[in-house]
Amino acid sequence: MEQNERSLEPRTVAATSVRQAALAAFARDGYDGASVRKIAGAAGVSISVLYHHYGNKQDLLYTILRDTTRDLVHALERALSDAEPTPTDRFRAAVRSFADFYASRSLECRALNTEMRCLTTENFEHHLSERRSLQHLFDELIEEGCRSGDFATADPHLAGRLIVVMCRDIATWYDPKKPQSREEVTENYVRMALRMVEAKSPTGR
Amino acid sequence: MEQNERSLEPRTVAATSVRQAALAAFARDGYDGASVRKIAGAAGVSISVLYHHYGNKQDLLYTILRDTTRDLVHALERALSDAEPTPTDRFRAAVRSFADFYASRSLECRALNTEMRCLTTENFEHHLSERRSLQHLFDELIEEGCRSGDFATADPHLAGRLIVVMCRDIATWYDPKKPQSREEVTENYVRMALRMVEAKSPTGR
DNA sequence: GTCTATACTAAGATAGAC
DNA sequence: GTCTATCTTAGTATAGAC
Repeated sequence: MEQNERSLEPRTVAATSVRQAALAAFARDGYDGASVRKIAGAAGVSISVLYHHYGNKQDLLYTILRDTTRDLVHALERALSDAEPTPTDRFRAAVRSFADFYASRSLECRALNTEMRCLTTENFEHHLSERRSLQHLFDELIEEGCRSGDFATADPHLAGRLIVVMCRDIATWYDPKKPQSREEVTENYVRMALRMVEAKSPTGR
Repeated sequence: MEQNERSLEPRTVAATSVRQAALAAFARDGYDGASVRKIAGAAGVSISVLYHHYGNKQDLLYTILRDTTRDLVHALERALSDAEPTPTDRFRAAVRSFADFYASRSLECRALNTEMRCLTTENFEHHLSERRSLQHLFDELIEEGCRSGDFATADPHLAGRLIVVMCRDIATWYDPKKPQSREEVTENYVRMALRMVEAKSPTGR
């Protein structure tokens, strides 16, 4: 928790493999269902090595979820700053980036979706506020479109919530190994999102 | 597993309070995060009493999820058989019933959403097939509407999946104690679902 | 059908040598 | 920085008396 920014990435191969093994275990068995012993075993290191790199099991979860959230926010910010400044384009860029993140990093996002509640109170609150500001961002984008007349939905808040929810769901089923391309998936989601806000000219002007 | 139909409902007050306490614990802490000790404590009975009524912890989860799924399916069947036989009416009735179930029994549905994976292989497979047939039912209703020309969506399968996903999500936030009425929530979801399948005359023919 | 007591296992975490 | 050995707690589940 007192780590500086530079220490966000694991620096040794042992730390990296522990982290990957923990992620796989959390995503598959859940935080409480995964054991430190098995994580160490899967990573090919002893329990001592695990505890050398991460203070405890909770640290491992916290680190993974924190970095995932950070990357998600960064991806969204980048997408928005690259987008044309019209409401429709900004909205489309946000949904595309959001959906793509849940597909491209489905394992981490699956953990994010389901294991957030296993964070200690303080870590949990922090994550909840990140989540709320992400939701708020989508709500704002939609309201912006409603004000400008590009969107016509009568319930921007519901649309915002449901768009976030449906993107999160991608992590539960998307398998990078399967044929369906990420671009195809995300474009379908963008189309559906535009429909949900009742965009006037879905093709974008 | 060999219980007959009549034994689906717990018959003693002890069994009932154990079941309620287990449900609350599973929904709050997850299956692996909840302990038999605490469940028994919350139910106000000893561990022995718990084990007298339920063979083990897994039984408790299985029973809760099985009964919830059974009720969900029954509610849906009833809604469909009561609906006018037009595609739009049938679809609307299904979404309304589905959404309403996730709101009215949010605690059980929360457990259903997140703790399914903690079922043993056999129980899990059974639940998965129930889930798939529910999904299939929605897909069918949408395709029916597309064939009749009532719906215009180009991707019925995506719409079906997302409608199911968004209804499931209700269980994660709906609080029966809060002011927003269930009818209001479900009607909003029905409206959104009609938009997602691109229903021609959302007001119903 | 409920109690007390306890068996047994696995969990998270640490100590201290090298 | 890694190892072996171990501490401590908590978990699920059972035995056997009443």
